[in-house]
Amino acid sequence: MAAKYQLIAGSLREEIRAGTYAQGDKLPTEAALRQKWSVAIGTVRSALALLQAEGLIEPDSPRGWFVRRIEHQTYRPQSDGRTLKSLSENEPWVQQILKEGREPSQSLEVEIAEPPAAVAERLRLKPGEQTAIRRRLRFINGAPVNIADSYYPLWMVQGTEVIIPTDIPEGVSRVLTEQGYTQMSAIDEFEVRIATPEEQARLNMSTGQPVAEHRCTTFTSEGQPVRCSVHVLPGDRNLIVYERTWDPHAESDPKESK
Amino acid sequence: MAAKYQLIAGSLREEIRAGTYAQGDKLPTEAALRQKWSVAIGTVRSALALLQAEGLIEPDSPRGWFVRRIEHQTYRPQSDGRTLKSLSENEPWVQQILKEGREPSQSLEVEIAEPPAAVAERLRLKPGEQTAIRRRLRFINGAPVNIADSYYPLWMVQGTEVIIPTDIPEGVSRVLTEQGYTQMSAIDEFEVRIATPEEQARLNMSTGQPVAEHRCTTFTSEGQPVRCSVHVLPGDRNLIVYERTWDPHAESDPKESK
DNA sequence: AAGTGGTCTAGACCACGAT
DNA sequence: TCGTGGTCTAGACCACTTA
Repeated sequence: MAAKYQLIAGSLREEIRAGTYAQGDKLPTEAALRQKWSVAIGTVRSALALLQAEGLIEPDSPRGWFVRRIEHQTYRPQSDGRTLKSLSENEPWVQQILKEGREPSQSLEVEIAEPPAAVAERLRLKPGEQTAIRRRLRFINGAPVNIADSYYPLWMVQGTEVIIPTDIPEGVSRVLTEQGYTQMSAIDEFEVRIATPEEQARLNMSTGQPVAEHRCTTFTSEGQPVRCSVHVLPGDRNLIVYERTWDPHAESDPKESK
Repeated sequence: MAAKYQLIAGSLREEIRAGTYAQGDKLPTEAALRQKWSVAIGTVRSALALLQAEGLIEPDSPRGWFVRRIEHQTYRPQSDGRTLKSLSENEPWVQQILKEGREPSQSLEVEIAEPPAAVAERLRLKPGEQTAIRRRLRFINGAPVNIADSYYPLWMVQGTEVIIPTDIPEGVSRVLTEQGYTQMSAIDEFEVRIATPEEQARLNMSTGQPVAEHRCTTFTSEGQPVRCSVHVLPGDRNLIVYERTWDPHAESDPKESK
């Protein structure tokens, strides 16, 4: 920890944690830091780059360096189906989170194409089989909050409203049920990684910032995959929340996992 | 995208995606890239720093730059209680994930102290109230995979095995049930962010890499918080998996969320 | 001993936004 | 016009690993 740039970064990090610089505040200019620490400009920039990589600050050239804001929207995979009100009613901090639920706007595009390999695998498609893709980009206050692309086996939705780029009353699930494919179960996967350059552009993120990629695959009671959704959630704008209950009549109690 | 360092980074990124350099492979040396592109060494380093921030490569001085490996362990919050076998039996890719479940080793420390503010809030503690903390660091093949710290209100576990730093047969939950606090429900929260310098050190991560912070709060049927666990999961080593089913007798069907 | 990345210097010119 | 960060140059010495 002897390197100068690390000392500078450590000092700034501490000042940010202590509140000397609050969210959205402007840091001293590079030239000011250079003078204060008597180092070359490159050294100051190494320090700032380190804090940027930690997600603490971001540049807004030519205005300067600023402490990043983080504002979490609640992301509730379970409310895809219904809301679990009973549980959360007890919890003020959950209530508060739920109240934030401003209604987002969104863009929608529909496309028919081969899905990525990960999606094809989950929908159990043969190589070359096509899917209907509904691509949504969700905004709150004009700022993109997440990407949500849903993939359906083409044979399942051919000739239905699903392949028309409009909102569907009561949702796509109603149409799928009418086709005889009622979704009865789902598997959610979350992968945590840095945003790709494409995602950075589409979601207006700064480089090096993390996202959660949420893949949700739904099934009929017979185990037929119906839909695979891929959601990309920027870490600084989303808080993922699940609620669970244990069946009082089950044979085993919840245990501390080993 | 005209900057030289971005062109160099783009070229390397493409080669990595195309498989020219596979996971674990060594990239050309900085000197070699400098010659190939006829730029100053600082420019090459900007390019490498960009790819490092994207999580694609990492330095292993003085050996060189290497394509990062990602190896996901499955992280299943629900198996805290029981396993949901029925659903996954249909899914080969889930089966495969489950099979990977090599038994991890772990370290355990117990401490009695005030919890962080976020935990105190979730356990509904008054300022100054203390908790029993069981800190675990989990390893697979000697490599740390995640941090798992569990907090219990001290009054609830005073005088029990919970405050002794040994593994507890059948888990802490058995003890809590004996004390009259059976956990019946839980709220899971996931926050996605860059690891702090402390976490980087504890989990042997490189700088700028993302983690999921999983906070799990459990409750009795009366809504009394029993435990709050904080898990820190490095993104490149964990894949979070949930399974859900919909009640066939419920009034509403799963819908595409708006 | 040779080669690697880690750190640092001391400049330079540029585009862009605010004034 | 001035100040800002963005990019780039052309070096330097260091610690460390491997041969």
